[in-house]
Amino acid sequence: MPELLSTSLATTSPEDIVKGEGPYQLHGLERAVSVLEVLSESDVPLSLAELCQRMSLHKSTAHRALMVLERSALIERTPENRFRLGLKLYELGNRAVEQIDLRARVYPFFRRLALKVGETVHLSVLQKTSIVYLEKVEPNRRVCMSSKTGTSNPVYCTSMGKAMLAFQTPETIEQTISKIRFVRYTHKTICTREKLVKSLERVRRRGYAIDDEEIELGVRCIGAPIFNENHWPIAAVSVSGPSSRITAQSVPDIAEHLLACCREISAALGMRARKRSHVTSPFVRHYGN
Amino acid sequence: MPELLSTSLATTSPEDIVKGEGPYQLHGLERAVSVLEVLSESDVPLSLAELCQRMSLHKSTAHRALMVLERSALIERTPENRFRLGLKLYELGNRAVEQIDLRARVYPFFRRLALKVGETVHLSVLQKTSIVYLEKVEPNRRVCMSSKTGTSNPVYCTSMGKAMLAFQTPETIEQTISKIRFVRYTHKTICTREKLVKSLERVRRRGYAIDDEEIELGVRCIGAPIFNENHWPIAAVSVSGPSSRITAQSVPDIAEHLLACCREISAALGMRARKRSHVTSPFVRHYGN
DNA sequence: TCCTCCCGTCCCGCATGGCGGTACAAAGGA
DNA sequence: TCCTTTGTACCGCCATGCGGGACGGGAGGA
Repeated sequence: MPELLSTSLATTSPEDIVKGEGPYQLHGLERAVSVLEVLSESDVPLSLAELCQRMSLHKSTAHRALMVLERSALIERTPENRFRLGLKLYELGNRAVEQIDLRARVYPFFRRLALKVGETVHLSVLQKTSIVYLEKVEPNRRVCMSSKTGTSNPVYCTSMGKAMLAFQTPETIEQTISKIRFVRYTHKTICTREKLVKSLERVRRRGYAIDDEEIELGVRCIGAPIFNENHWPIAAVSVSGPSSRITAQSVPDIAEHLLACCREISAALGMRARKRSHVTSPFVRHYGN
Repeated sequence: MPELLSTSLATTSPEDIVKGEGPYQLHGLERAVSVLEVLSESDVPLSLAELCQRMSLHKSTAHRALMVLERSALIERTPENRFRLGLKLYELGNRAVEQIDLRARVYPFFRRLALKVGETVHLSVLQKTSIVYLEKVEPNRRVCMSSKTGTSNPVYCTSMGKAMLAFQTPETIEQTISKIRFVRYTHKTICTREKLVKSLERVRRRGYAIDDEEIELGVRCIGAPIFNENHWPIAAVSVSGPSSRITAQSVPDIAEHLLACCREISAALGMRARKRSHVTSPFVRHYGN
């Protein structure tokens, strides 16, 4: 039985970061982030020389950046002087999702949905032109976490991506789409701006999005957004499964469950518009003190 | 029933990063890392002004840094112009542990140990003067992942920290200890360099370390290191439980199981000394392509 | 409604940080 | 053994990014 998850493709989407864009520039920092990305894409630790080559950097520049990054524990070096991502990133990353704290709040609804529809359910948020997976529940397993949460996929070929994008403001949609670099994953992948815009219209009409084998053949997903009170799509939930089970006939039924779940979640999050400076953000959980 | 985990205390240890140390300086980058840390420590998103205040930075400097960090998705801003950690960190962080890939390899042994001793078992690695939790198994639950993995604790008051530290080279030990800033968590916390050194000697003699309510009253832990072939302690495993169950009588028995487990793991990792450039590091799992 | 305060954004000139050329050391292969 | 390759260290010059400050807009208060 094949892995039925759209997460099984791409991991990082470096196109999210457009270097040199915007008036504010800090070359050192941007270079450092690039280093992190290059290291992230590599499956083996890289030496100074290899990094220089891949990034076309001068030795001393790269060396300096590496030393600082290492001091900050954002990268670490192996005994043979190669570099890989550091565990401080793990710490910071976990802190990041704790701060958002969608996972814990959403989980109960989530689990119920997975049992009801009998398919894998995902939670994700939008990040530039990608979606980042926060949670996954499989109906048959007891275990909640998958090793693949934390990865990302492009916005234009996932149901959750389209679901979130569709309900942004027109300007935001415009901006986001203009940054997308379309890549064809299957023959069904949406590869032009026009088709994507059309697709988003359909999403708005229906209230949910479909990924019809657009990122992986044999996998269909149905995704719907979670809104905060200002009707801002802050996250999305999807149901994914093999095309044999998620068919034209079954979609409306599944979508109904999905939409009900998303409405419940949106309501449960009960987000009030924040008022003044020291009010705790409803996104943020207090913990630890 | 109280939370019996030493992970329930401190999260980030900012003392790990000693600013301005070392000859290589990239102020912009170091400032950026500090921003990430300040954001990490805050439970609510911070405004530009608040950040300036906490870091005693000038408005424009902080503003510039924030813009670049936001472009890189290392931070994100809320609709009300406050900043929090970005999900790119989550992505990178997950990638970091995937690259180390200790978790997956260690898990089976791990699980067995938890069942045998009937207590919570942790896996962690050393990072400067902290340990970072990678995995946790509780004997009674089916679920493997805890929400608290990814957090860290000081090296000097955890069994795993002492276990890993004790088997470093004398110079490394010296260096690490010199960077520690001792904080008293309980009346049993080791708070001086001398006591720590003594404690480490005992660890070396016994092969395992004990945290005797040094970070939280009522909690005892026994920790032992995992070695690679060069006898380098790359990680540690611990058994933790209430002081009522982990007593002077039961410690040797538990420690025996623990040490056996660690030996198994060390052997199973089967790390050969790497030889040349393009050999895949045994630490690193190939995946995705 | 106006005024006031505060906060985020933007601009600009100066000096300093950090770029990159280079030299050196160390390790490994031939 | 030499020679290549890779990491570390130093240094002078120039562009970069720092910080002062101006501007605009939003939120309260009177």
